Amino acid sequence: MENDFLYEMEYPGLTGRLKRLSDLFIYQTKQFYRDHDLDIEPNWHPIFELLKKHERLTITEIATYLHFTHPAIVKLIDKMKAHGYIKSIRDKTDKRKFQLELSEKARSKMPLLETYWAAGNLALEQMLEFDDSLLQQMKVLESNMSSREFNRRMEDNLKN
Amino acid sequence: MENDFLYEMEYPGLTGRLKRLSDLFIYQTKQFYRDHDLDIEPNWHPIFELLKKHERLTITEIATYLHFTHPAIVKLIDKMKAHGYIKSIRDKTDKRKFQLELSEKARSKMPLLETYWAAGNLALEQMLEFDDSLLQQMKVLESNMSSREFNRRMEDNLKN
DNA sequence: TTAATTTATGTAACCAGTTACGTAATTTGT
DNA sequence: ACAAATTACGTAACTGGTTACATAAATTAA
Repeated sequence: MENDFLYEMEYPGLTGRLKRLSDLFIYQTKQFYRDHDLDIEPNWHPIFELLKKHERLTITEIATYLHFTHPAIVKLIDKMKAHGYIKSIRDKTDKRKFQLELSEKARSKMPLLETYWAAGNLALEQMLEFDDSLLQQMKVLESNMSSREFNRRMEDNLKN
Repeated sequence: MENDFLYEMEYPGLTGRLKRLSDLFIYQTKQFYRDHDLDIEPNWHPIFELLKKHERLTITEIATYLHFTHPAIVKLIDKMKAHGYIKSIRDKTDKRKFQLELSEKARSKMPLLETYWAAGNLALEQMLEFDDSLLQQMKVLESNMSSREFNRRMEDNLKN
């Protein structure tokens, strides 16, 4: 973190730092999985959780829950299928849809995977010193950003 | 922000949220530039600032300052050159290097660009309510993450 | 009932970054 | 002085997401 020019900058620095932080989490989580010979990837985790909770979902439903575009989910699910974690059943009443659910392999592996995910959750809480104010502040920022408040404010500020 | 599954998840949710927040900043900044017919991109901003401060730098120096890989900087600089913002002079004493500096066009446009960047900086400060505790907490998280503390803690937690 | 619209999925091309690799120029060690 | 190692840059192929477009199925409206 020494000699890091992004600290010297303000909002464009923050943008880069957010992405970098996200990348660091992904990178170290990947490493963690690799070290323990788990054939899963960090971005599959939300899908596991979603299908655990909802039993069966379509591509579009998953995309909506996770706020990704549907082509992104198509690719993810293809990969999870290739590893045998997803069972996909063509919908009887609407033949455009595929109902996706966790495979037997996925369900039997879940208890093991959950111990790793729990270790990750705890690690994060420890690093944040069990203080959720960062998450709270991010929430404020996120809801401002998602309503294009940032853009509006930039325009306003420019006029002065 | 309603119906957002990433809120229901803990650390893997945070990872996704960080990236999403970063993307929102980039997206709205791009829009802002487009609305004002500025032919620049958000990720050029740090390079402008860097070359303003340091006058002339090489590809590798820029990559080091910004913590990007050098191929990323090659591509960025190529694009900025194509738009006439960068002048590149082969180093006399070390012919592998190119000394990069802001072009005349860049220098004459800087005062204008800075008004837009200032509007952005202020917008961020407003959204954070002039409270830098988010940035402080990110700093803590970043320095923990960059020393692979997260990975170490996950391993420790797993053993219990 | 068919024509028009909408929805669900798939696919191709792109984007901004990465890793891996190649090559030319420089520096180091003997 | 020259062989070996290192450095600076370039390029290709990959990654994980996007937008734009195509197509098949379902729904709505005349």
